[in-house]
Amino acid sequence: MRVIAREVGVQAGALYNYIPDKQTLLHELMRDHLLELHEAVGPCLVGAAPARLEAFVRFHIAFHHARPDAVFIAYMELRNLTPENFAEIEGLRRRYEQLLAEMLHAGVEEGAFSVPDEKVASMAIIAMLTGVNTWFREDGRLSLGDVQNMYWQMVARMVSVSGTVSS
Amino acid sequence: MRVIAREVGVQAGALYNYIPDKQTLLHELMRDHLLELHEAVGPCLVGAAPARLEAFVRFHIAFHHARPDAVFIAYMELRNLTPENFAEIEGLRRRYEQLLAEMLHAGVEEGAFSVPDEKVASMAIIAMLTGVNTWFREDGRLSLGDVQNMYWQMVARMVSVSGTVSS
DNA sequence: ACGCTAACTGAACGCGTGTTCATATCCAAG
DNA sequence: CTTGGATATGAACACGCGTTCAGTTAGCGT
Repeated sequence: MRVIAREVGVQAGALYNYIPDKQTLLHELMRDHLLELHEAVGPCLVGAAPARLEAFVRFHIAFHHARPDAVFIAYMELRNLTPENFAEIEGLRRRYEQLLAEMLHAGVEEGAFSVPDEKVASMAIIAMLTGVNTWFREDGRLSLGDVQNMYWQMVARMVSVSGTVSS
Repeated sequence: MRVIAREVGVQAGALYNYIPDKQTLLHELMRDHLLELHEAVGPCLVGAAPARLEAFVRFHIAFHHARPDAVFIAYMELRNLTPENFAEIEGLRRRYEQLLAEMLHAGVEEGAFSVPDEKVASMAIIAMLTGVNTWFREDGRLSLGDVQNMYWQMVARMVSVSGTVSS
C-alpha cells in the first residue's frame, strides 16, 4: 500500500478515499484483467477451428506479454482473496479455459484436430503459452513474433490429426 | 516459522538450534529438492531419444505430483532468496531444462524429432508438464497414469517429425 | 548424586504491514 | 469574503513477522 501510494505521489492513508481496502483493490485488479482478457479474445473466436486456434495462440502470448504485472498479481495474490472473491476470479479463468476447450472440441468434430482429452489439452496448451512470460525477454535472441510462430507450430502439431500440419 | 514450529511441536525459538535463519532453510529446501530431482531423473537419460523423452515426461509429472509442497515453495519463495542463493537455485533449474533441450537435440539429430527451437520447445514442454500440478486432483475423473499417457501423446506429437506418431 | 551440555521455553525486540482518524489544506459555489 | 465539501497529511493503532536471549528443563556420563 505504501509503495503504491509513493508511486502515485501520495501518502498511504489517502488511498482509502478511493478503495475500501486492499482486498477489494486486488480483487478489482484481477477482475478487470480477466474481463479485458475475455473482451480481447473475442475476435479469435470466429472462423474454422484451426484458424481460431492459431489466433488464440498468438493472442494469448501477446496479451500476457503486454501485461506482466497483471499476470504476476493474478498468480501471486490469488490465495489472499476472500473465498467469494476467489470463486469469482476462478470462475472467470475457467470460462477462459473453456473457450479453448470448446475450440478443440469443434476442431475434433470438424476432423481437423485430434486430442486425447479436450479439457486436459486445453490446460496443457494454456500452461505452455502462459509459461512464455517466465523466460521471454524483449532483448533476447528471439522476437515475440518468432515465439508466436514457434508456439503455434508446436500447438498445431500437438492437436492436429496424425500427419497433417497446416503450415 | 511459528507454523513450522507448531507443526513440529515446539516453540519458534527452538528452530534456531537447527537453522541459522529462514533464508537458509528455504535455500536448503529448494536445493535439496532440485538435487533430488537431478538424481531421480538419471534413469530417464538412457536409450534412444524418443524412449528417453517418454520416460522424462512420465517422470516429471509423477515426481512433481508427489511433492506439491516443494514445488509450491520453489515457485513462491524464489524471489525471497539472496542473489547468491537465487543464482544457485536458478542454475540447478537451468541444468534440468538443459537435460530436456539436449534430449530434443539428440532426437533431432537422430531424425526422430523436429522442433522449431530446442530451447524454446524444452521451456514449452516443462511449463506444460509442471502445469499438471495446478489442476490435477487425485479424486478426479482421471488417474495419474491417464494423465501421463495423455501428456506423452501430446508431447510426442508436438516434437515428432511430421506424420510419425509412435503409439 | 552430581554436574555438564544440549535443548526448549516464553517473553521480548525491531520492523513492516493494512488501516484509521483528527487535523490541515485547497478550491469552487453562494 | 465566507463557507462547505472533497482531499491530503502524518501520526498512531493493532497485528504478524523473523529473530534473540536469559532462564528453565531434561538426560547422560562419571
